[in-house]
Amino acid sequence: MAGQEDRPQDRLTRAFFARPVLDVAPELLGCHISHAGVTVRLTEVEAYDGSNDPGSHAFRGPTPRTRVMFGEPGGLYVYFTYGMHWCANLVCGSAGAASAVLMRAGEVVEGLELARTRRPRSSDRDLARGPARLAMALALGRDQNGMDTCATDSVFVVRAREPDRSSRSAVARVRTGPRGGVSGQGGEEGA
DNA sequence: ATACCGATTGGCT
DNA sequence: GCCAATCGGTATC
Repeated sequence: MAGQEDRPQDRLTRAFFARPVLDVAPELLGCHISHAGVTVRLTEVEAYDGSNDPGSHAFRGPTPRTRVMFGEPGGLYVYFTYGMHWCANLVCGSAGAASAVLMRAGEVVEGLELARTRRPRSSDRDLARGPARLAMALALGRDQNGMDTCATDSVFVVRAREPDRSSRSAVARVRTGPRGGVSGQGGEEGA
């Protein structure tokens, strides 16, 4: 099999992200994202379908804040909310689609001590449990908005291990739901 | 220029 | 379970 020979590990490429967000999101479960000395294994993600999704920041068209979402897939969209929290998304679909996957939760698999430093009052279990917590553990904030996870060594996502066919692995339990009502919060994909 | 509100979290009842 | 914290973005006047 002639595969790529020199992949850092199994880093997700732009082509991976450049597909419909509803296809990409489930595949992100179990993947590892690394930044600033900490690696997190994604256990819960949520897809936002750009201009088609009333719940998306991109629903009403591009703005200064959402410009990254309208950019290249593989980009990192980090936004500030509630006056104190940062949350991070991976941009998906073709450029201009403005779809993205919010990283809702994960487990720290590397850089535990560093992560503890960043979230001193948290139990190990909750270090990256929640979108703002995950961003904090990974030190993702204003300065990381717009970074290209496919092109820089600072931030990158590594493919999940081949799912175990025999036993139910983390990737097996995927809850998918199209967003029901405009006000509802459906559209979750988690493990 | 001003007003409303949010893709949340942590602490308290 | 409920609620305050805290401020940038977006819409509106």
